[in-house]
Amino acid sequence: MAKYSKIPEATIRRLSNYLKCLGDLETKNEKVASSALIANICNVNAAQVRKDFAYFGEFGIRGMGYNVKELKRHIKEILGINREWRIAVVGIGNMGSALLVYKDFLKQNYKIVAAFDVQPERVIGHISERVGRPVEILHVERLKEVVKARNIEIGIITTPPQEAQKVADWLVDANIKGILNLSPSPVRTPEHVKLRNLFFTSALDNLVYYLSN
Amino acid sequence: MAKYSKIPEATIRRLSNYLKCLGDLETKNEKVASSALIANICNVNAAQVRKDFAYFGEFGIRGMGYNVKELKRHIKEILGINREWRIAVVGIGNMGSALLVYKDFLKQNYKIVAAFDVQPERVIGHISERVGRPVEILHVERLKEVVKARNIEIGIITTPPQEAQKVADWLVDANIKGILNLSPSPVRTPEHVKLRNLFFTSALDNLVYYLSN
DNA sequence: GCTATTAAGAGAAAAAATTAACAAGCTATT
DNA sequence: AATAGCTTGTTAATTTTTTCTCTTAATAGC
Repeated sequence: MAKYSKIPEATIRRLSNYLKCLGDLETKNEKVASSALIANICNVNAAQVRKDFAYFGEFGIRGMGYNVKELKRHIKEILGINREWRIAVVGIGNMGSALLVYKDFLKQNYKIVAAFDVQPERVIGHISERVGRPVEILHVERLKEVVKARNIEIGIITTPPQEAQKVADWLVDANIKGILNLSPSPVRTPEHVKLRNLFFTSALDNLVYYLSN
Repeated sequence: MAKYSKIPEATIRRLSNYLKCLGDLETKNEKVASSALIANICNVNAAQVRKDFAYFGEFGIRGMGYNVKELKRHIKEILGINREWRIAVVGIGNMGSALLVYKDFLKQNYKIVAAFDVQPERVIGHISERVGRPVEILHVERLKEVVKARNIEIGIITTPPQEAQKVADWLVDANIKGILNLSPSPVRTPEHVKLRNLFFTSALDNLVYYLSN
């Protein structure tokens, strides 16, 4: 690992993608996969795949390929998702509710251990209607207290846009380590709190650009 | 525009981001913005901002900066969102419901004109409870017919993962032009149907990597 | 056990993207 | 009308990322 000083951001994005594809391969009971196969599934170059892995170690067997299960484990370790990450969701509208019952999180060791809203009582019927309430909805004024008590490291913002920055500030104040903002309004955090904004419209913008050009 | 033969994919991603930030500036009633200001807000280099725009034309005034409104218009035109894009959402669970009432789409000229589910009757109460039903939920067997009748160009998949590929195939069969897959399972489409997979866990994976390293 | 085949890993080369530097152009002021 | 002060657009330099080529290692068949 001392061999490489800096790992491309794009490599990290691809690792996450490889992981998903390997999950699919595992489902299909494939034991080994060559870089060429992975490349094909993920729409990248085979040399790219090998190089991406090479940043972190030697995970393959020459002449054979990569052991799917083992490679998954390695990637999870690289990404840091080989342990549980405790998450709070703030803003339990439709989007927040969707996350609370989102099974895929668990596969990746993400666990939603708290949910907040300005009107907890409003929410209850809404969620439980279809899936049962997976976690109690708390009033957002308890945010700081509960983040600490439950060792929460990541906050997901699913409020309306006009509340997003305020909630981000609260999360920062609660000593959260990272924030994923799913509201359509970009938020800012101080240097020490990692942030990802994920906008649906951006994904559509991108799609539409390539549809138009 | 003949000056540049190929535009970086990253530039397109950033354009979408600039657009969001410009929207914010507009809200704050800022009339002009320098590349340095935009760069600061979007966490990129000022030269990058200017270069990104330069691929497509000269939108600024030397000594002054960029007119916010005008620049927004230009970017929208570049991305192809200066006209209405008609969208179908397939799978009206929590996530699908969230999209149906997602106000931000309209700002970007995205209009959801159809919604499909395997059990339309199951859905009705679920959505209308909080926002009123914005669009009738149809049985998914009517997909092809309705996509054609309503001139739908984009499909968004919000089904459970095990249905995602099947729905993608249906959308392709219905002559859809582009697909945004929000289900956690990657899908594939033929060359001529543009595809974007958007995974929540990938955003978290990325966040967690930088939290861990 | 040897050989042919396959596929990873390493390093070099090529391509692409970002950043820096600067000339050109606009505005305001005197 | 000339000049000073900014900020863009552009070219050049640098850095980063991707791709190619070649070497090495493992496996399977004979």
